[in-house]
Parts: sequence; C-alpha cells; structure tokens
Amino acid sequence: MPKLNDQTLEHVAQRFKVLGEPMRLRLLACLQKGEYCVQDLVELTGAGQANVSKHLSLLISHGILGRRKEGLHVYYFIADESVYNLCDLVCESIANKAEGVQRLFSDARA
Amino acid sequence: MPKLNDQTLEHVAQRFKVLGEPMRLRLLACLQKGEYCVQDLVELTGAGQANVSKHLSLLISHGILGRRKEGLHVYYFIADESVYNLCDLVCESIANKAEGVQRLFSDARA
DNA sequence: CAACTATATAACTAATCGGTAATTTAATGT
DNA sequence: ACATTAAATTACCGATTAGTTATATAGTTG
Repeated sequence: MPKLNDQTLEHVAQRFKVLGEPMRLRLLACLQKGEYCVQDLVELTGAGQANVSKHLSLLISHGILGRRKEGLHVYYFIADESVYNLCDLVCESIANKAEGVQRLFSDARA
Repeated sequence: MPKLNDQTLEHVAQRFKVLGEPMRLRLLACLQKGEYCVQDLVELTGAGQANVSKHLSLLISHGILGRRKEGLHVYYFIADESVYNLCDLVCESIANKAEGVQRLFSDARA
C-alpha cells in the first residue's frame, strides 16, 4: 500500500465500492469480450434498461468505461483495463481460501 | 477475469464491497505496520470502539484479518496479504487517471 | 413534421449500511 | 466475590443505494 493520506484512501475506497456490485461486475464481464450497446447488455444480463443505464453511467463517471455514439446506439467499452487485474487478484485470493478450507477437510479425514 | 459464474461473481463483488469503505481501509493501513489490539486501532483511527469492533469483525468474517487473544486484549493481524496488492493496483490506476487529467490541463495551456 | 427506437434521467420504494449509545461478555487483579 | 478493563453485541437512526416505473431526450426514418 503506497502513501494513503485520507483523500487517496477515500478515492481507493470509492473505486472498490464501485466494483462491489454484482451487476456492475456482470457488465464488466460482458464488456471484456468487446464493446456492446445498452440493449445488448440488457439482453446479456437480463436486467432492466434503466438499471443498466444507471450502472453504466456510474462506471463512466469513475473512468472505468468509455462510450462511443453511433446513430441511435451508444457503445460502451473498457477504459481502465486494470479492473480485470483486480478481479483476477480477488479470484485468486478466493480460490486460495477455498483451497485452505478443502485442506482442513482432508486433514480432518486423515 | 477468470471464469465467473454467478456465484463467484457474487463472491468477488462481496470482497470489493468489504474493501469499499474508508474506515476499513484505514484499519488495514494501520495493520500493515503490524498487529494491533482494538484500543490501539481506536486511538490510531479516532473512531469509536464499537465502530472499530464491528469493522474488524466484518474483516475477520471475510478472511481478510486474523485474531489472537492475549489476556484482556485481542490482537488483529492481516490474514490475506493480497489486499495490499489490490490497493496498490487501485492506487496506480488512480495515479494514471490523475496524470491524464494533468496532461489535459497542460495541453490546454499549450 | 410525425412516428419510432435507443438511451438517459427523475421520482419513488425497499433494503442495506455506517455510526453511536448502551449493554453484555470475558479476562484480570484485589 | 467485587471492581476494573477490553472487546463484542444489540438496538437504533440517518444516509445511501439498487431496482423499478414513468418520463424526457436524442437520433433516425418515412
């Protein structure tokens, strides 16, 4: 953890909070495959249109996504690839934890 | 982002949500220097005792912290070091963004 | 311009969450 | 057993937030 005065700490917390929402992660997971417009994402996620729009706006306002207008459609894409590194790290950590639990079980059996 | 079925996605979101709170990050920042008991952390953060206890309990329940009892005191320590890697990544990303903004300003001036 | 489609926004509701005050539990020493 | 200290827990309040419905905005086509 590099220097964290109260302000940067607040910013870091904000970033985490933005990612701490299943629907937003779902959107990011979709957009990992390429850019999509809102209705694509509505279909892919099964969420409501207003809901998707709101989450996308939030991700935009935090610099995680970018947007590109094309006719009636608005295409969203990843602007900050680092979010995937974050998810990778978390997944690893979770996997390790699960492994630890599994080991506990096998140890108990032995 | 490795495989993310709905369940793992939910877990990842949970992890992010736990980290998406300034006070909890502040506690983690303190504990980076070593283990501390609750009252130490109360003094270091300036938060209320109940508040600190609650945040610590949450971090424990998510496997991020560990605890060790010694007499009247309970010492907390980091159980999942990966949280610091996460914070590092976020800080980098934020720094890059700030740099971009700065460049925009200097470009505008030029 | 009118009808249509895609997206954004506003207003609202229910649920979640952080902080606090008060109480309880647990360990220690007299 | 009693008093003292540390930590956890409970109950509560105010604020935030995700989702939905309805409406507004913007771009397209006839």
